Formats: sequence, C-alpha cells, structure tokens
Amino acid sequence: MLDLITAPLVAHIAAHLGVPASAISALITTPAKGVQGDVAIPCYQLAKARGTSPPALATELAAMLATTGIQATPVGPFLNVTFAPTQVATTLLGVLAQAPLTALRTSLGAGKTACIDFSSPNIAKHLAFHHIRSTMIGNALARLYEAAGYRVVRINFLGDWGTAFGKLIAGWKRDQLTLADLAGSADKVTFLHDLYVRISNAAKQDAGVEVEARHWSKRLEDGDAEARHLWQLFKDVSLQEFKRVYALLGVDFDSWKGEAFYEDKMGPVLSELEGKGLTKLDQGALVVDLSSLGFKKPALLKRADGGTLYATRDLAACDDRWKDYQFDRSLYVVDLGQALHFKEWFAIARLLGRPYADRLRHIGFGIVLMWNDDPGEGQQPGWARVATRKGKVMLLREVLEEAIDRARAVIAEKNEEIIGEERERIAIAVGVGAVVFNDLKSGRTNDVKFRFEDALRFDGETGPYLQFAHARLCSIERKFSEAHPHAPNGDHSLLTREDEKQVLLAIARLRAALERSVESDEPSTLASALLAMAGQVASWLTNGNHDHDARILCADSGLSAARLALVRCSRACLGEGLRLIGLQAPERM
RNA sequence: GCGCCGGUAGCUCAACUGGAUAGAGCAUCGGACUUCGGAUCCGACGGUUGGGGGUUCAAAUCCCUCCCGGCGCGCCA
Repeated sequence: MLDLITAPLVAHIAAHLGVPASAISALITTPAKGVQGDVAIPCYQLAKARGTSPPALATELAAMLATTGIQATPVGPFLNVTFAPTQVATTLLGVLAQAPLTALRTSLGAGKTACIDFSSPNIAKHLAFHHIRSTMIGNALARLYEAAGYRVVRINFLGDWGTAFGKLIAGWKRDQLTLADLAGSADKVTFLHDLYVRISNAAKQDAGVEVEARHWSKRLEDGDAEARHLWQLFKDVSLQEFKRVYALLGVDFDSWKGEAFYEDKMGPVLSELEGKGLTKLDQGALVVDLSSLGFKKPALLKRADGGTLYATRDLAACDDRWKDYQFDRSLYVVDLGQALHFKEWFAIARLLGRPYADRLRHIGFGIVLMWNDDPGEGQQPGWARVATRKGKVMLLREVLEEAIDRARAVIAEKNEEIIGEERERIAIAVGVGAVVFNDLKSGRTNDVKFRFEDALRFDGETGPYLQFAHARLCSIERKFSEAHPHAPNGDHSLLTREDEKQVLLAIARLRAALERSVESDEPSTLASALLAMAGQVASWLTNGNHDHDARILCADSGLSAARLALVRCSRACLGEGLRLIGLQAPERM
C-alpha cells in the first residue's frame, strides 16, 4: 500500500516522460542501506528509452519534482525520494486507522479457489517432528491465500491405506488383543506403533506371519467386516491424537479424505490411460512413457503383481478435487525429495489433457535438522537429520511440550503477575509460536536447523520477539485510556517524527510482502517483513524511554491520541501478520 | 552417471528475481537523560558471495565449467 504515498510521484514522472504510470511504479524500490530516502527509482531503463544518461535523467526528474513539492535528490543514476512525515501519516493512517487490516489484504485471488494438500501423515504412527514442515507451511499458505482473497480448501490426504494395515491386523489377531487393551493403554498411537514393530520383527523370524499379513491385507481390500472394523479403529485413535496436536498448532482441515477413499477410484484412470495408448508393460510393470515431455525414464503406474502405485492415486484424487472444487490452483506441500514424483504425475495429467494440468504446484521444502551435542564416539557435534527409522524418533508433540515448558519458565521469571490458566495459555502461544516461526522464517527450500535455545530466544529474529513487540503495544494501549480518558480523536498530521514515519512505511510494505508470499508460495517473505516492521516499532517505543518528547503517553492529549492511533494500527497489523503465518499474538506475556 | 536442492560475515539467514558501499539476527566489544514493558534500543568489529571463465553500462543473481555437501533416480508413499 506504499502506492498510496507514491501515487503523486509516479503520476508526475509518468506525465513528464509520457509513459504509463505502471512503467514507473514497477521501478520503485527501497534505497540501499546508508542512503537518504524512503523510496528510490533507478533511472537506467528510463534514460535509455529517452536517449539520455541515467544521472542526467535523475537530475532532470529531481528538478521537475521540485516544482511539485516532492523532495527528490539525484544520486548518480538513482532518484531518491523522501516523503514528509505528516503526509505519510495523514495518507496512510487516514485509511489504516479505520481499517488496519487492509495492510494485509489483497484482491489477487478474488473469485478464485485454491486447494492446499498439506500435513498428510500416515495413520497408526505418531506425528514426528518433521511433520511440522508440511503442516505449518501449508497452514501459513492457507491463511495467506485467504488474505489474498482466495477461497481455500485445506486437505489432509491421510496415509490410511497400504500393506502395513494387513500386518497390523495380523499382529492384533496374533496377540489376541481386544478393544479393552487398546482403550486401557496410556498412549494409543504408541500402542499401535509398538504392535507394528512386534509383528514386523516376528515376520522376519517366521514366514507364516507374512502370509497372515497378506491374508489380512486381502480381506481388508475385499471389504471384510472384521478387517474394516479394526482398520477404522486404528484410524479413529490416530485421528484423535492428530487432532490434539493440530489444536495446539491452531491447524484445521476441510477435507480428511485419505488414500483409502480413492482405492476403488483408480481403475477408471488406468483404463483411460490404457485406452489412449499411453501405457506399456516394462519388466512386468505398467508404465507411462514421458520421453515426449523430456523425461529420461518412464513413470511407474502398477507393480508387476498388479498393485497400484501412488502416482495413480494422486491422479484419481486430483480428478475428484477438480470435480468438487474447480480449483484455480492446487498446492501439494510435500518435501523436496518427492519432486520427481510430482513432476511425473503432473506430466501424466498433461498427457491426459486434464484441464487442471497447469494449475498444479508442488510446494517443496527442505528437511529438519537438529543440533546433536553428543553424537557418539568418533563423531563431531553438528546438525543431524532427525531419525525416522532407527534411533529414537523425535515426536512433534514432545518438541512442542518442551518448548512450552521453556516458555512457561521464562514467563514465570519475567512476569510474575501472569499466573494460573492465563500463564498456561500464554506459554502455549509463545512456546509453539517459537517453534513455528523458526520453521517459517527462512526460505522453505532450505533445510531447517532447529535448536531449542535458538528458537526460544526472546531477542533476535524469533517468534517470541515479534510477540513481545505486540504485547508491548497492547500494554501501551491499555494505559492510554487511564492517562487520557477524554482524549480527542487523533489528528494524524501531528505525527511528524522520523521514527513514526518509518513505522508507517514498514506497515505499508506488508501488503507487497503478502503478495510476494502468495505468488511464490513462500511464507518467509511475510515473516521477514514482519520482523522489519516489529524492529521499527521497538525502535520507536524505546526512543520514548530515552527522549520523553517521543512518548506515546504524553501530557498533550491531542498528540498522545495521534500517536495512539499509530500504536493501535501497528498492533493490529502485527497481530494479523502473526496470525497469517500461524502464530498467536498474546496481549501480554 | 543423470536430475533436484544448497554453498554469502565465526554461527543462522536476507538481498524485492540484473541495480547504489552485499544487509540482518546471534556471538564479541562499547554505549543509551532508571524504562509508556530494558524480553528493548544505538554503535563498532566482521565479506575475494565455493573456484575459474563468459554475457552486460551493471552479476550473489543469467550462461559455461570445475569443486564441496544433502536428497532423489522401477515395482514403498
């Protein structure tokens, strides 16, 4: 929404040069570090089109703008423009004081629908720590897309099908387990996980177990009542556990249709592929040749034993989603290791002439690394991939619980007034927020490095830092009504300070960050803009500690009211920004 | 071997997709009229952007090539 302020500048230059305004606004950037100015325009291209040198054009434009009252300085090939604080305040607060959230809304996606497939864990297993990536990137994208005007469908494509369940049922029967055994266990998902480990080990010793497992897999596929019942039971207890963790994270879904739902819907897709002559048999397996689309190897559709593979399942599911939602975009938030798989089945969709083929996006991300202090003999301490098979798996729930414990301890130490149920609520907001922000603050294709001490810092580029800035603003708001119970409406033109202007400019830059986040499916872009904004706010508020003329709560109730309008607006935007990337914003902490 | 990520300050990351003197946070050092929340702020120190070539007025960014790390590459998902 910086364009509210730059509009006159853009119009004057466009008129002077006889080019469309959009050609000018596209050039506007933020000046480099030590450079005076609020926005900058590099003159290279404009000068070339006009047949002059960039520095000459910058000088010419500055002279022209001087007659309009806009302060612009040519610095080499750049034109640097400085806005008057009062003008920034009246222009931006004129809009934002009434509707602060417009800073974080766009109409990019108005009338459009986006499906977002994220989290998608396997049932009968715990949510491991690494599931946080898909879950929270997906959650953030869902909220960001909504802020951009999209109608969003959140889809949890559960891994609720496969041979593992035949094994699990076989194990259940073999151990003669009952509902009471499961119900009586302290942790039902662990109960199922242990059962799976036991039966897998047994299968290694005894070939008969493998036969039993296949037998139960077959019965499950055939719709056998007992097998189905047990499978449903496993699914129910898993979902119960998942939903507890999702509640902690503030995540929800519109669709929970898992792989099992599509089990009987893959046949038509396969026959269509065969009917169009796109398939062939290769070493007994059914494959699609994708060499016409530049692929080196064909994609596998069916195993030699006739079993279907997940490319087919993804296609069937996508057909179903297209039928239900007619999406404009469909995102798959899945780790980068599966990039080839997505390229392949997207390509198959293209070969099939699916109307949605170019609307599919694989949103890949890097893996989670944890700091390992004590890796064992001969190994240096360092970043290590979280164990998923051997070794102890770090559960998402356990990481969140430890983060909450650490947050609770800091709150107890720093703010003794907060006790009981409120302290618990805030500890969850801060602890979970710290972990989530650590996951979203840098580009999603990077590997994420997680260390409790780093994520839970209350200074630096962390979730708690942002939440603290928010709480500080809330605190000032609370005190304002005591100090000025009958304050007039704020006259925004009283905001003449440089630090106040910088806060407003940082807020004005949020919308562009939101748009870039949505266009590149990159929550970290907004996260960075929020850090920049919170930094300006903290700087402004702290100036009040050094210089009492800068205080929000000052003797002049008119000036105080004007400054409070900026406090309110900052608090609302910061709070909303945090919500969009999936963090809570407590009012005190 | 092929493909995809990544390599930027001691550490963790940015750089608005080709623009200014490559910026932040942490760590280290030095400051801030005792504070509307100091869980803050200001400053200093710290760089041959993995190496080498090329394109361009301009390259961390684009092209070529080599090196290092991670992950994929037919019957798991």
